[in-house]
Amino acid sequence: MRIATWNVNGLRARLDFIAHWLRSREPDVVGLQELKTTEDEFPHDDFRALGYHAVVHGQKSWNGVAVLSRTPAEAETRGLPGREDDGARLLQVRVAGLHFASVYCPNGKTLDHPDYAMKLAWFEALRAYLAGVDRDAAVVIGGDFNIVPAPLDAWEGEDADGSIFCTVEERSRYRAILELGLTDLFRHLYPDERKFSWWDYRGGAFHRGMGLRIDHLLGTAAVASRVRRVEIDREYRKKKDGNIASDHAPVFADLG
DNA sequence: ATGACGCCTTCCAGGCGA
Repeated sequence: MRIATWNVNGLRARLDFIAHWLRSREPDVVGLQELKTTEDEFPHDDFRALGYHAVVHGQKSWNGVAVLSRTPAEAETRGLPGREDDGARLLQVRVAGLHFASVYCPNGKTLDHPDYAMKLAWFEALRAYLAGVDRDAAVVIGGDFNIVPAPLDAWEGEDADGSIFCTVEERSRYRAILELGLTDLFRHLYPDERKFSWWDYRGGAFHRGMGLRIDHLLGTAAVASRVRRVEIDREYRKKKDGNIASDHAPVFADLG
């Protein structure tokens, strides 16, 4: 079974590109983020034609998360409890024997911006929510965390320490989530690999290797024990058939 | 120091992303 996460940066503008990826990689379950669309505007028919069901927690213009799946999924949670006003950023479904959540964590903007305090509080609420999931079950949290776990995950390495995405406050909150019994599937399989999932559109950042690893697939032990391969799909950070890519690459994992 | 690119929006300059 292939599971994935992808911040698509605008679902309607990315539809042809997403279809290309689905046909090529054939994932079974996909968490999408940054739909920038409402559920009413979500192109369910296009995904059905591609062989996917979709559960959507959308919002006009900003945020928005969804889960695509080959087999029908049942919504379990829409919105992070207590933090619904911070945007449509969490959707958990029951699908293919998994509890699968798609999360779009707040960006924070800058350390002195009100959104940074909101980001920290949001992560504390995410930890409280995840503390309630059954850690003996097969649980996957996939999404854009907007946190660089360690210097290895930033193109600037330790020079990025203390800047947004790389502060002690952010990293300690991310770590607190892992300490609930969740494993970063990519880092679990590849302890020393330096691969990124996001590159700025500007200044040729992608081709200059100036990226960050901020999109993560986390799994409980029941999932981590099954993982055979994790790919950060940088082929799909490139233009495809003239269509523009998201600034995030898809991340997928194969479970045995 | 700034802007760079691309998406969004009561349609177009400005907000936002990371």
